[in-house]
Amino acid sequence: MNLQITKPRRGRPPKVSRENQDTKAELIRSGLEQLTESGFASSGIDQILKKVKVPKGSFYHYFASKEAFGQAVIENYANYFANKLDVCLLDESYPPLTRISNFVEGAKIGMIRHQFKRGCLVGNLGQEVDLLPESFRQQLIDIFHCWEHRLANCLKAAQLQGDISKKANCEQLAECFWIGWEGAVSRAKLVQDTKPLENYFNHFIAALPR
Amino acid sequence: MNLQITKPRRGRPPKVSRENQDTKAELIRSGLEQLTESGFASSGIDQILKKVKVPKGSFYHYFASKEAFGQAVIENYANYFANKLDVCLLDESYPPLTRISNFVEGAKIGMIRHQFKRGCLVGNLGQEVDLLPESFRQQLIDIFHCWEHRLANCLKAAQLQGDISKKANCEQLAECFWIGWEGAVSRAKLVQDTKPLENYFNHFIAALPR
DNA sequence: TACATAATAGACTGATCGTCTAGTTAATTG
DNA sequence: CAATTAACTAGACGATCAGTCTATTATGTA
Repeated sequence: MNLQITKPRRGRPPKVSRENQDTKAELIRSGLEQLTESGFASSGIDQILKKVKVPKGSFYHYFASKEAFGQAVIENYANYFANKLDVCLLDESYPPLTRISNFVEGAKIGMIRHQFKRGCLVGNLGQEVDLLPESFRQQLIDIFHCWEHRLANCLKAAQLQGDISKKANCEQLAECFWIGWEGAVSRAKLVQDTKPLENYFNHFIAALPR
Repeated sequence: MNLQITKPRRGRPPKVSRENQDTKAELIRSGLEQLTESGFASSGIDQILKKVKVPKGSFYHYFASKEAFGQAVIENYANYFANKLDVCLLDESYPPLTRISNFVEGAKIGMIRHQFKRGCLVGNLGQEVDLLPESFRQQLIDIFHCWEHRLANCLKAAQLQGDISKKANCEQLAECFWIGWEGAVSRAKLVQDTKPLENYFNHFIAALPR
């Protein structure tokens, strides 16, 4: 599995050895951590670089600006999250509503693992969108639509199995779920407890039309 | 203990009577605008001062630090908001559930008036609480409790009138409302539309146990 | 071998940040 | 009046911000 025998790097070698050969991916990964904890405006490039011991010159070799970097980080997170959603919501070994519950359980575990310091990148940036380059707005809106679509499909599956009413508007329910979910994540961060996620989810499930 | 009478103070008298409320109150008002739009970390003192044309040197005469200033702004907002809630939720000329709807309508109008640039101060600061002085956390949690309490009372009134089930847990419902509400405000800011507030509220009302 | 290019390296710029101190202005008293 | 003291302010301070610049060292290609 470990084919590190890839081509030798071109260019000047790093002074300190890095774990990853792919500096750009390392920067995005580090940026994802930082932005998920601190948002965009409050995250300094220097700090992101420091964590992976990459000099500043390299940053502007790989990214045209902080804005371009931010977009790359968002895109990376969107892909990661969409995949996570698919893993949960398309898992046919569970009934549809249980799959949603599985997603919530995963989120709870994740927040505990990061000691409630990391929320949702999309929610964080959505909050500060007015301070950000305008290009971020549509990017974030599109991501929410993507999530809504995936959740709506899962709800429709529940509908087919008769777990929720045939008359339910699954798209609208999915939209409502994510709207409130961001509030729940934010609150969980604030009180440093998973209860808000739990309460919110239970309320959502109980409110589904049967 | 009380021997301050024996020695009459010389020099320019302190403005104990006025405490120069003008300048200080102006700073808090300007800070409220700024922090509601940009959060705490991204709000510069200079900009807040500039808007009310108070020189920079004066800031640290009125406030010990940016942290202390932030706390004053939060307190101010909490009072303002609690009062707004009381005006809506205690208005007995409407049935209880309609009072909640009135609050939501007011929020929608407010967001339109500020062109979706201002969200909820408590929600904003809750999002970035890990970057803030630790004292902010409990302050924000307490404010949410205050809101929960007020909303729970209104829901109980609805219960008495038979609008919702006697078995409903009003405290928990109220908690859920505010958890999701912050997400709805954030989303409304993002998409620059009141629909998220509307959808969220409709879903909440429809989900109440009857 | 020669040259172009990829990548690292980090000092540097100018702006802005929160904070602080040394000062000025004004009111009161001896 | 002059001394005293509080109210208030101007501007300096070091830190840090995003971003630029030049130099250096490696590989790829001709």
